[in-house]
Amino acid sequence: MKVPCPFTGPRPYHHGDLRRALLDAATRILDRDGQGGLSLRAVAREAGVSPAAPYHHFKDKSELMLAIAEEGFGQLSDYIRRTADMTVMPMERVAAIGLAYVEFAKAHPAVYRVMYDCSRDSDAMPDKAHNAEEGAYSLLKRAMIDMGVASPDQKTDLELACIAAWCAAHGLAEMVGFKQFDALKAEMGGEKAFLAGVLSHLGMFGQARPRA
Amino acid sequence: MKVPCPFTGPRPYHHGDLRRALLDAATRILDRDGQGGLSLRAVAREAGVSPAAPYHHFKDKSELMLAIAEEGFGQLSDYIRRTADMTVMPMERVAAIGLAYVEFAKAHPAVYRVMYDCSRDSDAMPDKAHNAEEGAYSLLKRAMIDMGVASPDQKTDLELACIAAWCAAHGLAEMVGFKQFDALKAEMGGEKAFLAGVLSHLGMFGQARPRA
DNA sequence: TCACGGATCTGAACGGTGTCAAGATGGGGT
DNA sequence: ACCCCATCTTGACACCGTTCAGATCCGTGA
Repeated sequence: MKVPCPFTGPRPYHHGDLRRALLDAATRILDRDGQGGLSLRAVAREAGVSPAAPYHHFKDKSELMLAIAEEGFGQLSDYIRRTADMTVMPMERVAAIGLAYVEFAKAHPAVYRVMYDCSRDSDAMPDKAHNAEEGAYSLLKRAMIDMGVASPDQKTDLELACIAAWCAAHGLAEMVGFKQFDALKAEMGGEKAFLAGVLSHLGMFGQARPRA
Repeated sequence: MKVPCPFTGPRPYHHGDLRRALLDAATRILDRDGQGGLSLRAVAREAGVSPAAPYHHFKDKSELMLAIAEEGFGQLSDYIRRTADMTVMPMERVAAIGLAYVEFAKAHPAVYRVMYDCSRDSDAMPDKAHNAEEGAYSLLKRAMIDMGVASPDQKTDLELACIAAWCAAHGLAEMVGFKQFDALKAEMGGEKAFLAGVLSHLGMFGQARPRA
């Protein structure tokens, strides 16, 4: 399969890696126009291809979204892993993981929305995405154990604590962009301070401090 | 305007109170088919009226959804108010408010989703819905003050604590239905215990106890 | 080297959706 | 009694997801 050259006139009949191009186009559209602008036809248009072309790479529109979610969970997981690796103290590590989660959602709100929609009916989630999600979750769990929220042999309570952290992070991730908070953010001198302040009231995230 | 009688043959040309009927039809569809089934045409169909009829009562589809959100915030606000009135102890009251919030979202997930979508770009939110939202929020704030999380003169910190509670409740409300948690719920002997357990890890909701 | 099979892409079509303009209908104020 | 205008219908347009028959081209085997 030859690599298509953008200089030799029009795009060749066979694209080369349309699946990749479609995913890129989709995330571009999500970041630019939000979830409302994401239509299969728009993705095809953005990739410069006919409306039916995506069906040779994705069974459905929902399968495209699943693939987007998969990539999103991968990136989120990587970001959380890098963040966790950089932070030694357990308390700060939990807080840093929470902050990283929120930062990702703030940077790509529409992609995060797609990810959430997909993980809601987890039956359809592809294994790779599910594994990425699990990977991030296990990082959180490890940090929580190190922090001493619950001992590993109190399995139920530990699980509850992690779920609580996950829910709180999700809620904050979805609401951090609310315009209702703009005044308070300004008064506090920036979103970082605002985030740290909110997290400081959320149990396990108590050690959150704004970064330099 | 005569009250239409369902026995005198077909529906009269003029409906009587189509706006009301459309809102009822919409919430019925949301509870039955979820957010994906909510189309203007489906709402009109459910109300037994032509596809263009709704445009005489709502400028847009988005305005229909705003009206649904308005009603939803009203109901949620009422429910929280009744719950708060029934609970005297400040700590239990905060926990009860959180539980009520989550219960509402669990009972009408699709409606809650529409409410959230609307309050995200708050510019478009009609005053009535905004007031209902503010009403519920002020009940929370009052309970938090009574609880002693922050004194009323530390305005910023109080606000942060309330926002933290709101975010946590929102996150839990959206995730409580996740299938990923089914095993843990079963192990704990029901969703109530699960909810109480999660809330007990969330700072200000620490006093949450399952109800009788 | 060359023909062929199968993967990939196109074009046209179907039903569904939001939205609008023009016309039909009938209740309430003059 | 009449007419006005809010209400509802019909029909149309563009866009959407999806399917299918046909065009195109790549790798493979003879």
